[in-house]
Amino acid sequence: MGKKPDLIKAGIQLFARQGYDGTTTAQIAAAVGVSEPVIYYNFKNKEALFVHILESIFTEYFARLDALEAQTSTQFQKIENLIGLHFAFTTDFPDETYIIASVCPAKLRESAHVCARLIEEQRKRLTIFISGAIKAGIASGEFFKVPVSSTTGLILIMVNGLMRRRVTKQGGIKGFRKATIEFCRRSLVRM
Amino acid sequence: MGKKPDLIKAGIQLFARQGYDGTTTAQIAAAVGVSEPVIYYNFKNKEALFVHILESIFTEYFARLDALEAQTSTQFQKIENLIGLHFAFTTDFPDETYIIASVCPAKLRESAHVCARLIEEQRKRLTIFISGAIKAGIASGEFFKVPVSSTTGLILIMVNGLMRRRVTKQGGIKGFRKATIEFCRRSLVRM
Amino acid sequence: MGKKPDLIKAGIQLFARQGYDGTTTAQIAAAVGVSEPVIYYNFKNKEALFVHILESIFTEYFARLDALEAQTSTQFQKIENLIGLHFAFTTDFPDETYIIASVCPAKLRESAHVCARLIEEQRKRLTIFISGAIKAGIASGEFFKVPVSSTTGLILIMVNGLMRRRVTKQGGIKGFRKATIEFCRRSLVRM
Amino acid sequence: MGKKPDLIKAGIQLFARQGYDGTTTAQIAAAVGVSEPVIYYNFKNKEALFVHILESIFTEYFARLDALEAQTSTQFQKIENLIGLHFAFTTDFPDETYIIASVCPAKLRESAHVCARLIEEQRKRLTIFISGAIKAGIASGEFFKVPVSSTTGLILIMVNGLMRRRVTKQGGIKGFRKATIEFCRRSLVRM
DNA sequence: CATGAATGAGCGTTCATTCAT
DNA sequence: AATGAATGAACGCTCATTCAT
Repeated sequence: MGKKPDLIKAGIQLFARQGYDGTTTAQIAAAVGVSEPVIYYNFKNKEALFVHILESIFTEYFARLDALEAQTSTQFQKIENLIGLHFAFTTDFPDETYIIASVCPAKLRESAHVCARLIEEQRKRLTIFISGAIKAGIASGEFFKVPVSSTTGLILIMVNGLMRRRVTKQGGIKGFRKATIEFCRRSLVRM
Repeated sequence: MGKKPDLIKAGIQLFARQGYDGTTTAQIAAAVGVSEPVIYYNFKNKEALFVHILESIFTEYFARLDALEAQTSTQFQKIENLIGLHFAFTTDFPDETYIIASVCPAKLRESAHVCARLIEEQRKRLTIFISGAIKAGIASGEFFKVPVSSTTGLILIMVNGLMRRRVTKQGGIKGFRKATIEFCRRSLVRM
Repeated sequence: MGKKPDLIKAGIQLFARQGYDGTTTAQIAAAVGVSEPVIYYNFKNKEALFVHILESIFTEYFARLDALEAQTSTQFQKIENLIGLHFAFTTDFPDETYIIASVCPAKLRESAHVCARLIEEQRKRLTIFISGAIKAGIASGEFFKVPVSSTTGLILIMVNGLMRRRVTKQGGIKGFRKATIEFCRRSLVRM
Repeated sequence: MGKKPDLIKAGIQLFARQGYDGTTTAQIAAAVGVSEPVIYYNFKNKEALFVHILESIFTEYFARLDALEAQTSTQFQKIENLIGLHFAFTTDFPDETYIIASVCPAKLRESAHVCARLIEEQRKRLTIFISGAIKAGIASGEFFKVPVSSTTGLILIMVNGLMRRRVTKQGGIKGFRKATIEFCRRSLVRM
């Protein structure tokens, strides 16, 4: 049945822990218990393995993002859901989250590359989602009259920052999630 | 009088653009217009050059942080100053900011290493600064009764996120700074 | 009935175009539309496939050479026939001709190897054929008194050169054949 | 002073004996008694070393060809000089001759490549030289009315064939040279 | 101070070949 | 008779680092 899934799993762990450049194909093969050429039997090269991993993580991530787009009673519910989603994703896939948030090396970030496009797509989707909610919230009087673009950027930064945190078992993630949501609520929602 | 400053300058530019692993000693030497051994005359090795850069950036950064500790009329003024500091630092030293926020590779992050200690020190100082302000603000009735640790963590994430942003000329940094401060003010300060 | 003939056909094309070292077993298998192990089911290894090809080409080549040995009215007729044979062979089997003339790699040319023996046999047969004709032609007064060994060597070189030429559609092969024969005739035959 | 000349010398020997693909960078380094990276300190890569060798051989070869272009009393003298040149070159630089005549591998022969251009330039120069002499010889009545293009092609093949011969100490090169020249003279020159 | 020249170690990758199924 | 999956061995090449000059 092939070692492809094992290679992906090992790749995720190692890339997350050591970065792209810091991880060798020999390490990946050793982690799976096979010889190096097995990687090249399943993927074109090291970069292709990384891209495959990145793509499959973003596929799952985007799927969750899509599942969010449904109707909500309030606009802040959307923001809340978005923050909740990122906490959940970080908890469910800690290594994966860290990879899409932090690992992609400079050389794979050149604008033409898949990596750059995926990251850009994430940024665009989040921007649309957040700024949509903010605009609607302002229009309906649910939100304060905050500057849309800057506030969107700030929430984007927060959300990305949440993903970049290595998951720390310490300190109660639940409490952190709630605090984050309430922090934003007070900032956005008129009472 | 030696090429040390040039090496540091070139190192900052290249490390910021290409990452640590993605930057070769040959590139650094070429950028300065000298031969590679010049690097080893001035630094023990590539890692030492990187560490030197990191340390000098953090020296400047910590100096600014220290200059902040002075008395302020309100607690939120402290938070505001902190956010202002990071916007200023990012504007004044874009490459340097990106380096301390994003470049340090996994292998230099092992807990015993200077890099890890510097990053940890930054985290600690910021945590003390932020949580101090929050606690005092709550005690004095200036702030809402927010959970101290979680809120501190969130502001830490925001501040780090601001540093990780590649400086984007677009969109008015001033407006962004103001929006960030107001966002936090509404969340923290009782009116 | 097996894919052996297909493998041979594909091998001939690829070896002729890319050389022995430049052709991979994967390419050969892909050209036939089978998996690589099929090669090893039909041949001991890559070298055996190449040797098989070489042998079968030389079998055809030697057969034509044997068919030439019949009586001719003049000695030059023999030379003419020999040249004609090589033009015909090149036209009929362009890839095959190029392989036996140019492809055999250095490592298969060590004297003990089949390849070396086949090439040596070709050289010997041609030498015997040509020098026989020259000697007889001189003896009968049909030819000038040319030095036998050197002239044989030269005609050998010409004949080999003809085979090494990649078949060029351009320029009329017929005219070239005739010119070659006449060139030799004027050099050899007393009028 | 660097090992560049040694690398070139070793490269010539090894490429001539084992072909391009059959020669490893490790062998070249070992032949010189240095480590492999020395090759990459002096040349961009293996191919660049080969190209450098090819170019310098052709430089010498073309220089000799240019020295030939001077006036001669007869047209056949030109042909004779050309043949003489190739015998001399083969004797002076046996490995080099074999390299430019036989070693360039298929993958470096794609039309855009330096190798292809050098070989093509050789072909063109020789064609111009030979066909010029033949045309002039025919016009002046010195030569028979041979077909120019075909006869040029044939002499080209002969000359190339002479270069491709591995230098065989056996058999008297002097005699061979003379026989070759006389063979052509009888074919071309009216008496 | 600075460099030309060199190297050990390792990396990503390819390829002919094998073997269980 | 054929294949998916795997591997040992090697190859071209890069990089941080050293050392004699």
